[in-house]
Amino acid sequence: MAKRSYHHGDLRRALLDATAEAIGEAGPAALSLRDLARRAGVSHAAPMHHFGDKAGLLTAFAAEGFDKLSAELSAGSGEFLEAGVAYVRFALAHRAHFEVMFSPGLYRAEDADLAAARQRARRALYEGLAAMRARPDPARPDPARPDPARPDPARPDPGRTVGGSAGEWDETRAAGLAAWSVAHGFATLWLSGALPGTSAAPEDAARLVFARLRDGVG
Amino acid sequence: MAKRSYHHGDLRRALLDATAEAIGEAGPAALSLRDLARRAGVSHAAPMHHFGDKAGLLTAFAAEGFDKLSAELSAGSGEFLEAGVAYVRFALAHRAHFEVMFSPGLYRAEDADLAAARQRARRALYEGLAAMRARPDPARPDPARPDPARPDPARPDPGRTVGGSAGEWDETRAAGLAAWSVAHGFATLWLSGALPGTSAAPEDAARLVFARLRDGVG
DNA sequence: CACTGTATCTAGTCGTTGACAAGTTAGACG
DNA sequence: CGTCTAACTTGTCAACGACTAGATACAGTG
Repeated sequence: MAKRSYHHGDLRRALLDATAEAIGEAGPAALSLRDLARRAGVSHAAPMHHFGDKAGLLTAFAAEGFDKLSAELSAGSGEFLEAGVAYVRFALAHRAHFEVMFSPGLYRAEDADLAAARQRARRALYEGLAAMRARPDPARPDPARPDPARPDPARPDPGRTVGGSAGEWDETRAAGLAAWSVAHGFATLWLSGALPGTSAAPEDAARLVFARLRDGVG
Repeated sequence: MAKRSYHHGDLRRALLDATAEAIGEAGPAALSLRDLARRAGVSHAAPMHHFGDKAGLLTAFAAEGFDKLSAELSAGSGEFLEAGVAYVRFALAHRAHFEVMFSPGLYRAEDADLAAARQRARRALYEGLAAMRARPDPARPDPARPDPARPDPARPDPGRTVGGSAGEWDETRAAGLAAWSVAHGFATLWLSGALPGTSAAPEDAARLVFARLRDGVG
């Protein structure tokens, strides 16, 4: 606590917080361990004791991000559209974490703690996405099916395997991946400033985009 | 051409090529101007003459990427699903360009040449995506509409404005953004290695994912 | 309280990098 | 042939990541 003492108290925590702050100001590329040390008021080599090297710091930072994401997804309603919005909200609110999490070149992707955190986040994510098939939005009328006897070839039954590898590319999985792709793509494009002239609130825009995925654009 | 002469011949081109190579090996974060100079066989300060600084090099590199993307999108069939696949194919085939293009912190986003190239790419992209409404895939049976008199409230007519700002968030735009988000998100997730155990070919997987968007997942 | 072990942090150093300044060379043009 | 200019080199500096060795504070143990 007391910054003047030889021991910082919780330097590890302070460095992770400083990391988020520094990345938020100038992006991950401009991140400097020595700058973090200055922010925390310690010597330039202090960070290395806790994280080994820069990649170690970012590995811990990414793991923290995956845990934050898990928490925010689990706190949601579990409804499909809201799960996607929560994903986008996380990316915007924790931009620094989000950017590092999906830049594996910056950290050690094979780290055990990180892999576990990522696994937890993926589980939480797919729980929210699985809801899109099991329980459709009750406010939305059931889409008319053409004919049960002659099913639409473009919409096979869930569970039907499409790809070559057995069981890998069933329709549920493809739908989940599509949902994740929309959420991730929208968040990434928004963060990168690639969307021109979008003055609307990102969450509202995201909701419209997710509705397109739910109902189809064809 | 002759590497032994004082003048390189086309150092600018050689440096851009070396940039793609270096980023392909170790990622954008590890890129070093001095390493590029070594690859091109010139002195360590030679690159700065052509690009000013590191951001200048990456600005030119990103602009080159947007032009490549425009070319590949324009060469496609113009059909919705194939446009998305082309986008993914570009991201995987020109990974270095793609990563830099959507990391605005690495270059000068306000550069005039770059902005023009990005604009061209966006135009080419939206041309491919606009096809999804104008001419649906002829191989796909028309989806049954519930009742023309009582239209599905979740699928308003194209052109209807949803957001607050007038004309900004009509349905066509939302659908285009959804398509771009899917393509971009899928490519990004694939490149970041976030998709576990996907041994299938990325283009085939992308096709399945785009089909989910076209038909809806609800 | 004194002793000791250990985690935490400091201080110093090395090779590398991005950026800048000043000088040198090659090629074009009159 | 002379001059001008773009292209490139050499030299330098501060900052960075990484490493080493040493100093300091804290927790037990007796």
